[in-house]
Amino acid sequence: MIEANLLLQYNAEILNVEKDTSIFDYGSKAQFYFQIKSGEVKMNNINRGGKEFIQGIFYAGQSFGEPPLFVDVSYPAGAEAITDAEIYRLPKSDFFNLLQQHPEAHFKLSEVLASRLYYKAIMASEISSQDPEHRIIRLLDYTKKYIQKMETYETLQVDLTRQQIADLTGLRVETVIRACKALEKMGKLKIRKGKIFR
Amino acid sequence: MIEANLLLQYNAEILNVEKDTSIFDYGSKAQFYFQIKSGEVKMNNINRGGKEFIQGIFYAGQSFGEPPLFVDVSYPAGAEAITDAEIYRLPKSDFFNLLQQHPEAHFKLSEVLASRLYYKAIMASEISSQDPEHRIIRLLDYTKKYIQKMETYETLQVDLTRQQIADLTGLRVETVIRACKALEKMGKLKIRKGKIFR
DNA sequence: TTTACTTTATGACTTAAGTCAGGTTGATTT
DNA sequence: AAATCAACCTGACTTAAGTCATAAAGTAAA
Repeated sequence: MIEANLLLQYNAEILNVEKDTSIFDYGSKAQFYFQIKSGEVKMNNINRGGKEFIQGIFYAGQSFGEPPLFVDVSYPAGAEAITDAEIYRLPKSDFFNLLQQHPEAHFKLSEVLASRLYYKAIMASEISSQDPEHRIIRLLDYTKKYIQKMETYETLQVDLTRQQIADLTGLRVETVIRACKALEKMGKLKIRKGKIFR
Repeated sequence: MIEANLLLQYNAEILNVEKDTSIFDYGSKAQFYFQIKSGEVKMNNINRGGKEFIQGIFYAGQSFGEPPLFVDVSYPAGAEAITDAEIYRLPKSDFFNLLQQHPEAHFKLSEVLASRLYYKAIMASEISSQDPEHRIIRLLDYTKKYIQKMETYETLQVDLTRQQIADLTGLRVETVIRACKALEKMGKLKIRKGKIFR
């Protein structure tokens, strides 16, 4: 997360994006640094078969889609607003000027990339381990700790739908629903009115 | 990849690591920056059930295990030499001094993190898509393009064993073997004396 | 060139997650 | 309080990948 003032100083525009609108497409070239002012954004893939895989969901203050600015590859996933959103958009060259002239911002960015890699490493290992319950718990605990920054003893009300959990873990809705029920029976989470608490 | 001279100048030691020796363990704290001088290293997880998941295999010139230097988390996977190896090891504080005093090295590192994220994004989407053949092809093509830096028309002799491919894609050896046979029939790769060519 | 060992290969069987179809609950609007 | 819609839930059935057991190549060393 880079300070708003700094972004604006380096030519950032503010984009108003409506819910369910694409911000960039899978396979396109990266030309901007994006950071969310308000709203929520997801990055996703749709595989041949129509199934969605959500690479990540991003919230106010977070940036997304930076890697292809650094390496010459096209976007490995598309980005789409999942609520109405305001988004800072900084041209690539201005972004690099900013990083060069503000090393502390560059270090902040490294933290962001590093923590994203941490998430991917956990989920990769988890997804491969073939245990729906475990995958879901890991996702929830990650969300609780690193996204919501909550302590273990606090109770998180999960705002993800079963479908989103499925798309984040590579499972099907029905499997997620059944796994959540099983987890509830095991006492690992609570379900009240369909909402999950962990 | 940071220049050897620079590393040494900032207090790097050279570690001699024997094949199959651990370099750091899952769950431990990151205290060093590691870069391979010679040999090969893998980062992996062993899940309850004994199955291995390989996060990545790293070759001479590459660094590994950097993310936990930037964020306060423990290693999400262990590192182990898969051949005898020489490894530069730079204490965390020296590493940060280096980055601060050599912004171009910091930019290089961002490229590394970015390309690693790119790989993880591809494999995450691929692993979730549930199609062994596709997962394997993606892995091979990634290796060919980004690790071996080969052109499409050239033929790569894959040096990964079926077991390694399985552990990188979250499949079982038998499944990989069968999928490779199927891919050969489809003309997507060649197998000669057990070795895969793509 | 035998031995030993690792890697690849194949068949038979099992099982867990996917698929499909339909039903229920909960939230929102009129 | 209907009506509507999205999200959640459930059961029956299918299937693709996992499991297990065993064999055949391939490689390296004695």
